[in-house]
Amino acid sequence: MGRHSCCVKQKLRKGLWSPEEDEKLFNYITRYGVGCWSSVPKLAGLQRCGKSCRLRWINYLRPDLKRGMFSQEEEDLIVSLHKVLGNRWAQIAAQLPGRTDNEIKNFWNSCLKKKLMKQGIDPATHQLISEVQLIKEEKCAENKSLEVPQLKGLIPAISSLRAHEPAFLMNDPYYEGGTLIEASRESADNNNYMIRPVFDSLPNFEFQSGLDLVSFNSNLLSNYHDPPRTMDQNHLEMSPHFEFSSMPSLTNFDHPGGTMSGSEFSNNFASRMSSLFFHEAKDQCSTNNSSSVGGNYTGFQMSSSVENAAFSWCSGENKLDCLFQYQVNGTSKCEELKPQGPWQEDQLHIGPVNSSSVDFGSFQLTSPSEDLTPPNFDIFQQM
DNA sequence: AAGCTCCCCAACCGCCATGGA
DNA sequence: GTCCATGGCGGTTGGGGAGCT
Repeated sequence: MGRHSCCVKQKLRKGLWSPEEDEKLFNYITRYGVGCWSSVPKLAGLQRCGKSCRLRWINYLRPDLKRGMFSQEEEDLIVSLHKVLGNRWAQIAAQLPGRTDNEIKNFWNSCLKKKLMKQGIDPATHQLISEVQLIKEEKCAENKSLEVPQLKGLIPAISSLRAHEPAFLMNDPYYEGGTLIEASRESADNNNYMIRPVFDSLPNFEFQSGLDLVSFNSNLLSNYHDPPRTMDQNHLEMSPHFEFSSMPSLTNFDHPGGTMSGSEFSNNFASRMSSLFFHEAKDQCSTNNSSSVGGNYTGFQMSSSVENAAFSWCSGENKLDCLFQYQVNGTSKCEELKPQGPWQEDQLHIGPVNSSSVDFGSFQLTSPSEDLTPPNFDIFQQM
């Protein structure tokens, strides 16, 4: 028992964070970026342990946090993910951009659990409580008869529980091995539930046309709603605009306690970008499944010297492609955007944010045209 | 108004994994 | 291989606001 080793050495503050502390931490991270958390309190002038600073940043100060109530889609997604992942909040949170594991955990414990209970669903097993009761009684009877405990009664229940397991979970080592897992894999395949995460898979994100997590989820969840709800793919409560707070983005990689690695930053960047793509992609998918380039302009402009430049995406062949359209000397051109191998610090930077744009970073073209020296294009969303 | 209870949620705690010395 | 620092995660706690008596 006791405080963390990082807290033992010094008399450190605990409890709620004051606005002054928040300001100090925010200013520090904004200026120097996320590096070595253990050195942050000292360098930021805080009487807190590094862990506490990290938590405060992740759960509260981070600029890309979504605030406010959970939407119905988010709620449904949490329930469906919990069904297959259990209390693995971090993994659930990874599928909900802008939400933290802590937030989801609290939401689950305070609201969703009760909601499910009201509907007669056991929140632990996601089965009807009467069925759970039955299984318990079955177990009791087996124990009473002093036989070696059998799981026969449980296996069909668990199999049905996992029948709708999203395919992307198949890559999870947690799900490897065992006949039960294989059964669920087959079941998932047979039910055409193949889907891949599109949230954090940039730059190699892929998805199956016509399917998204929300619509998939609505199928999965139909048994939770009485009467069963229908989900119209064209009706999405999630905002198509990826929102940031007014807080500035990180601008500097120089860090007194160490520098931020490209991968650290690109992870964050990828999450933000792919989240943006996802929301835009859903809208595009619902109206246009063609793979043509022309009609898929999303409204993202490129700040560069190139004329009439536009950043767009198109779907086709189970892939989501990032395209950069521009004009040089009056001739329209189109390039596929890809990072050149792993993100490098000199490839990726977050630029200053002004009142009219949110900056998402920069790309380089992989196959530059002969008549165009590829600049570093800054991508931003018009506000 | 005061006291009490409930419960939400921010923050803490302990454990574990990982990487470097 | 061992030790240590650090980060990440899930479970838990308790401060404080809301609602009730």
